[in-house]
Amino acid sequence: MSKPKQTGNLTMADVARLAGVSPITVSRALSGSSAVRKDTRDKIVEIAEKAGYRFNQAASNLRRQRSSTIAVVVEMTPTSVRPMSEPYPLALLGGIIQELSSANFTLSLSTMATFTSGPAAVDGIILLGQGMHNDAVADLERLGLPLVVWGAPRPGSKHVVVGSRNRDGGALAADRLTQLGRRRLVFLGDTEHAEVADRLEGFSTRLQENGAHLLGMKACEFSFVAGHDAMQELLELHDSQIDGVLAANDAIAMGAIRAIAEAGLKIPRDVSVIGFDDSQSASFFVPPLTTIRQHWTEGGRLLARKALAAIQGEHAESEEMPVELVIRES
Amino acid sequence: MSKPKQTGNLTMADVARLAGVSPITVSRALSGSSAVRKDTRDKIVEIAEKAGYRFNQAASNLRRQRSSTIAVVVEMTPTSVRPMSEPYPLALLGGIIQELSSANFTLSLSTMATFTSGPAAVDGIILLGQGMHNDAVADLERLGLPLVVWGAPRPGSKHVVVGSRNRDGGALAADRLTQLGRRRLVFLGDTEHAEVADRLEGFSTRLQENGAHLLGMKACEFSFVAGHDAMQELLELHDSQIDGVLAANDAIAMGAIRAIAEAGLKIPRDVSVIGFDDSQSASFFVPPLTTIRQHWTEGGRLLARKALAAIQGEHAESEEMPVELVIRES
DNA sequence: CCAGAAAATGATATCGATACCTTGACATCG
DNA sequence: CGATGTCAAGGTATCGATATCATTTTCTGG
Repeated sequence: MSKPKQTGNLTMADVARLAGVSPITVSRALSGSSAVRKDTRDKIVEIAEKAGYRFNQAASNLRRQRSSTIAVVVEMTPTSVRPMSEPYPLALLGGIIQELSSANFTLSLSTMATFTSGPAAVDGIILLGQGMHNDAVADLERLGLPLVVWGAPRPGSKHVVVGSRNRDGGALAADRLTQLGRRRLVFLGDTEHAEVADRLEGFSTRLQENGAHLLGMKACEFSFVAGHDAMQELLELHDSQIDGVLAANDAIAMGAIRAIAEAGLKIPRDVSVIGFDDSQSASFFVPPLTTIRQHWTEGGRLLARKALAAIQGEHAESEEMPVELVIRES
Repeated sequence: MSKPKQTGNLTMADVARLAGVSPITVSRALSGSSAVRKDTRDKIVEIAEKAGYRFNQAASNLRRQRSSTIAVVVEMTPTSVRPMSEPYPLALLGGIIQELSSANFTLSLSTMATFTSGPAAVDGIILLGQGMHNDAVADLERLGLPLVVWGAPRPGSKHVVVGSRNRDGGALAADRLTQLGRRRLVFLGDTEHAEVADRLEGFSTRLQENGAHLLGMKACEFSFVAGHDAMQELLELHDSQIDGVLAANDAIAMGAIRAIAEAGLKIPRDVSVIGFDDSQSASFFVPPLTTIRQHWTEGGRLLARKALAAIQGEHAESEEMPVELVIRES
């Protein structure tokens, strides 16, 4: 209101004049360089503050040939039928923001479509979801920027991958189900997704070790409806012999539970169902869903740290995060 | 692999040399200016492409004194107890991205904390959630940038607000509940949130018009547990006389339903419950939740369009989006 | 008290696109 | 046929921070 809109902002040169030093000293002082004596530094910082100096990121970017920005690319184009919210939760983004922010980096959010149509100037890329067949990854790798992917490590890929121990998740589910005495099990999820493939692999391997049997599986999308329909098919196919289910995520699991109930079976009396993710709604679904929890925020942090390291030219290794079995009543 | 990493990229000057024109002509040609003859323009574009020229956004930003970037600030700091995912869904972000991308703008995502600690250079701000007491808004307004807020319009605020017709939502719920014969109603939600306050206002006003009565209300957070506990209190307080509930969002509504069931009452026989948002889990909750749907993606689009307009110096008006009653079984 | 090392500061050029102001070429008109 | 107008294109300066190398000041020990 009363404050006049500044036509042109102060530059470091202006601050330098005010402080009686050279512009470069201002630059060093404001970036906290130890090459400037502490008292000079403090004086400059104070003067800059008082004068209302505002750092010009664009000029810095140009000179340093860096944008201090990381693109976070979400694999899917958001549409009404497949909102951007699935399957990666905002918590992952939250973790990334935390870490980038403390490194003074900025997060530029885009979808695969918007990013490849006009790749913004960024120093590195974090891809959430490697997609089917790794095609998204291939497109991004071509850009020659540091690339960190949330997903499942695949032999022969050059980029860094961070993800949950999906095999462990599958194995935990297998252990739980077999401990409950379940022996005729099925899996719901689309193994074109590398993460899902790993979950299945861990699941079926451990089942065999435990003397149980994977009756079958059915590919399906990450949704309640898809889970419901897939389960229905499997129930018919196997004449309701199924006594345990692992789903690739919680929505699928809930859909499956619905289908099982509709078939006249009781959960958990007749069939046990385990989901994946521990999403918000898992705990208050009826029945409360037993599921494999992923540590999203921590995963986001890790993604960001790896990306930053790669940008600094440091070597970054792929890494897998532990998962946890959350036992509820399904 | 076989492609050598370019040490320095080509500049417009390089392209100009190749094309036998001046740098400024290249600039104009590549930005599609009509001041360049079509054949020259095409030739330049082709040469640039062939030579592998890459536009330098930082230089452009510096010269034009604009970043072509909009900050999307989410109100709350993500923590483990309050993940960033609530209450604003990714669909809102998806809509924003779509619109920004087609205007060649970039989306810089941050939380209130990270943004105010190091405000990136942006041309405008979209704030998701005006927070309690509008304090977040006040902080951002101080920056003097175009500001568009998702929330509820408040008299006397200078910035543009886009949001759902929350009063209509409340009224729709009131109509539905009274049509069902409900007369003793309560509201669950924290009216410190302007949007929630509007929902309550629309609700109670319409109730009176319909000859029903707002028995009471209880402030609570946007979570299942909070909704459960709040409902429990209200049930005790009103000696289970309540026959209808409007909740400020779906999670609260589900918590309330749980509490009602625990009190030995049947839904929808004894009590009707309506949620808000039509979140993913609303449709497959048991019972499937009747709720007020918000059009998130469209809202995101609108937010972005308003912000872009404001940046162009055009006048932008606040606007409210229609909501819809989704009738299910609660 | 001074040589020499170390620390602090400065002058200058530069990153690459583009705004501003011209200039040149050609057409149109009285 | 000269004058005026229109369109296409170019020269130059500039946005503001900072790398590089040079220089001055401060400190240390003998």
